[in-house]
Amino acid sequence: MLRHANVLLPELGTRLRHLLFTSTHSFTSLTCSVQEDHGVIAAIARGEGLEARAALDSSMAAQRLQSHTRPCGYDLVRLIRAATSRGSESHGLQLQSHALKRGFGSDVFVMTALMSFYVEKGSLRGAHNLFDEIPEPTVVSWNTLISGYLRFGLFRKALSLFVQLNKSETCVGDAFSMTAALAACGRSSLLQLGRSIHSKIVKVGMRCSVFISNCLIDMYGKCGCVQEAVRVFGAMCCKDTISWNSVLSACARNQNLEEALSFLQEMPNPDAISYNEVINGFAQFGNMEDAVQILLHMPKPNSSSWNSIVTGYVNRNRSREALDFFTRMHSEGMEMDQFTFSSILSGIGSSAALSWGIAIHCCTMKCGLDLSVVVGSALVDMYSKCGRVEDAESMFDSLPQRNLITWNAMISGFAHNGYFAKVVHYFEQLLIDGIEPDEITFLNVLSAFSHGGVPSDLGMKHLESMIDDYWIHPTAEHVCSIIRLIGQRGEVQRAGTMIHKLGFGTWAPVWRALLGACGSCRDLEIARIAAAKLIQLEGEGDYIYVAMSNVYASHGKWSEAGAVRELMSARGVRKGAGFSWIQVKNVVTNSHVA
DNA sequence: ATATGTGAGT
Repeated sequence: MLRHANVLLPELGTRLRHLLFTSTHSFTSLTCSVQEDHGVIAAIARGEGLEARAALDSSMAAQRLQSHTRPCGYDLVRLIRAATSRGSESHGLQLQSHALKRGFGSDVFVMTALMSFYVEKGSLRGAHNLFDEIPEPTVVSWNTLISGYLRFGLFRKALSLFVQLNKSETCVGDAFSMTAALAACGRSSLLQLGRSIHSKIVKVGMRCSVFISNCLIDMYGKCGCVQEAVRVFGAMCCKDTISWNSVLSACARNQNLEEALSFLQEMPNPDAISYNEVINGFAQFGNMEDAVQILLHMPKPNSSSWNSIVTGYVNRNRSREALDFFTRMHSEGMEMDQFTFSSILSGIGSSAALSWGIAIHCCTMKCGLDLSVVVGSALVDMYSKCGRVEDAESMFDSLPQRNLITWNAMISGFAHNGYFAKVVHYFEQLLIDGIEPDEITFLNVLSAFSHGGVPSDLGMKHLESMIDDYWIHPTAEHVCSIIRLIGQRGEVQRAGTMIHKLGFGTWAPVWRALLGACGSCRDLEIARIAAAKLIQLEGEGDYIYVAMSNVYASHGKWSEAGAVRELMSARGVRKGAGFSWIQVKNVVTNSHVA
């Protein structure tokens, strides 16, 4: 575009070009440059289309602003939009102060435009501050903020704002608000809220839009409700590719592979995403061989199609085949992107093959991808899984951008390697950075607590905050962690009560954790209860005998301990062999340890 | 004036 302008305007418009093509210029230079010949701008507009037309609009707007006639808010809006789309930060800030000086501080239109400027530069805080100052925000102001939070992964903020919007008397949510809220529900698995939004949509009569239906399908799919997703899909009068892909994804991700396949066959124009969804489903829940067959027979496989296969092998601990596919991908000329590297790195992490990891790290540097958020997070994860927490931390520090996954990888690295003080510190740092923790973050924090000699009430406080402040439903793993923590403090009674209170009475893993906790605090009564519960839930496992025998032994009840051991061998329950991962000359093998 | 919906990562 710059070259074009130079040809068109050899002698005129130097300042104009500066205006159009640089993002560092100030507001002053913009307002001065409106003296330039508008014919010149029009020439560019003819040659370059919309971008130049926007510049023309801005330029005329700037002219009007500068003149002493009464300024019009819409001109400011135009200029702010131009600054937003060019990413010109100083320019936007100057327009803001200009707006305030000229008395537009409570103009909804100008302020809303400024809000999206702040959202665009990633400052949700700034956008929210402006929002708070608007006397009567419109639904657009609300939506700008809600979708801003959504974009940056702050789902809970987005949703609480949405709830607030529905309570307000001055303003009512529209289709934009609904779709944004549905997306936030899906991404944080909040089925109840998602359902209530669905019923609100039906009540207001917004249902038939393709957009909304697609969001509903997606929400239900992400919340694990395939049937409801399929029902919404079936009720749609006109479906687009995204509707098909969403319903396909709902099936495939929830293990309904046959149904996903039949949707794929019925679908009028399946694209790469459609096939990739099915490949993913098979790679996750079905046969890897089927997944590979789909890849080899689909019309135009892309990097993502291959990535799904690599990921599939990695998740099944078939690192050898993952590496084979990884190299095959390269030799067949398929581009390796950030997801390729992150998948293969995660395979390396789980087999603790450090020298492979370093080799791949070098590859990512060659491709210029090592500092991307996705690859960077995978590198942090790989180094900490290979026991190189210091390397992981310096990787973490060197990243220009971090997201929740980066933080989780780092925190979990500290947690697994025994740096409990670091876990707590990084968790606090994450909150200061304005990132919303998810269930994995809390799992790491709780598990660090249970290993790090923290008072059990602090753990409980975090669990409560997770549930009440972040709307995260505790999983069995959270409950296990907190039970270990409470159990170590000798409060197994309290732990038992909590299992029921949180609704995990029929979950074997939590009773197992309780039984384990009884071992360390030597509570015979609760141990008997837990063991009985476990036998009732999942039959007689070797570890129940081992744990009971240990509890008896810790009480000096040697004859009972011996009896349990005897009972164990009499019933033919055998203790499985332990094993560890060892890397020999770059060949990954698992060698059994006696 | 908003720019919402399908894939990949811990």
